[in-house]
Amino acid sequence: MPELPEVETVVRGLRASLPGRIILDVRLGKTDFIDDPVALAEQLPGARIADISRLGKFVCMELVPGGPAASSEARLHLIVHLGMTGQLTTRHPADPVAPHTHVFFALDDGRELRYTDIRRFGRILLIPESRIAVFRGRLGSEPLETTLEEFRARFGLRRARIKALLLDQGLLRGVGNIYADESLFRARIHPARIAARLTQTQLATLHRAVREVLTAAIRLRGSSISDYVDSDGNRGEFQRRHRVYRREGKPCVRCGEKIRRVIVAGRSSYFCPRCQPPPRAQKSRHPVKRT
DNA sequence: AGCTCTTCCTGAAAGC
DNA sequence: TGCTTTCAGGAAGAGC
Repeated sequence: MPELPEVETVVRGLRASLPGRIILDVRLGKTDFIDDPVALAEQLPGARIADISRLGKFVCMELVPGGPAASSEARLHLIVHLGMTGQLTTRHPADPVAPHTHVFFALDDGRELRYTDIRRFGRILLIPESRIAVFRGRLGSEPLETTLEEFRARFGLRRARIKALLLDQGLLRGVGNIYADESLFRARIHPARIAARLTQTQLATLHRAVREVLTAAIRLRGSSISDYVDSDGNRGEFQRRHRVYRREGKPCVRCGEKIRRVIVAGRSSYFCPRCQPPPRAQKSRHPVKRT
């Protein structure tokens, strides 16, 4: 599932060949995951792709409108979220079309940019320049650019479980279930720990672990569990380095204890019960009788 | 207010 | 063996 490292890999691939290209035509299949499919079909043909960047888990394509009256039009931002199973690939029109491919952008160099998404948990939005600041403002800080002080300020006072907070895109943008679990394992912090009860040292260790895990995953071009591929259709390699994610019952690489799975914040959470001790039982008005 | 749970979707895998 | 159920999960929205 595409999280920050996977989206970064896709963006790097697209950035290598798409800037400068002009979108000639848009063809749509199912559109229930597109905010305004009519706007896509009407406004994109003739537009030039100026730049491609990543914002958390979003792919952001900056477009300069073409066609009549283009000079007076402000830039557009084509925003793509890959959801669970989204794929953004460049192909040739003669290449076989993967099932569940719902968007085709014909380019002026004869290629096609295609969006494929089996479960359609992804999203596509077209945002005018005037509203892009509001969109960005809803997202938290970029994990690889967050200082320790900022990290402590965002997490240290919160009463929620640390796993839920790591997944909150309004706090930190780009971390999903895989990298939350892998980061918590490296920092030796149980996913159900209350953030405000972590020590300053634990917050510092977690801050470093998040950055190390994401950097290592980018280097290996992301994790391919089921559907993820980059813009050329190639799988990533980081799934081989997962130490806890989807390793329930297998031995911990550090201590040999069996990895366990619990649900935290509605998500499967994998951890080592010895390396990541659970939160202390809360003080209760009905204490358990000891024998 | 701030959190947790449910919902959307499809296909793979587990269960009976 | 073959059908049914469960599970995966990002993020919006409901509920507590």
